[in-house]
Amino acid sequence: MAGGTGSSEKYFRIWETIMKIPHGKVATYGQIARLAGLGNHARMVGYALHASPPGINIPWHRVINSQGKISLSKEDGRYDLQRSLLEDEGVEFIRERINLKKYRWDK
DNA sequence: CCCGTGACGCCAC
DNA sequence: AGTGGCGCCACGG
Repeated sequence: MAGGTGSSEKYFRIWETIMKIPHGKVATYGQIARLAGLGNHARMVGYALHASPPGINIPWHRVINSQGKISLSKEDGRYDLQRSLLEDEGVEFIRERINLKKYRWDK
């Protein structure tokens, strides 16, 4: 294959990395970007998630920002959804923040 | 082809 | 701890 340079491949790589996040753990955008081989381009991860096709089975809710908070706006309905999904996995929220020292995917 | 926008991160104040 | 600004890359108009 001559240079598999397809942005789709990048996205796939990101999704694949996110799928590896263990149950009850979370990962930051920067962390995913790094593990996916994209360097520190965290924005790409967020964009890839936004561009993720509906129906794809990826634990998008386990991806949060470096502050340990949900990057979505509280106005967005997905904010509460993400929080609920995480709490359902045993991830504890303190105010609107997650203790990364405790729940960050150790990888 | 130029410009604005974004599910981010880091640094300065 | 909160706010503002810059960088970085991809995509739609």
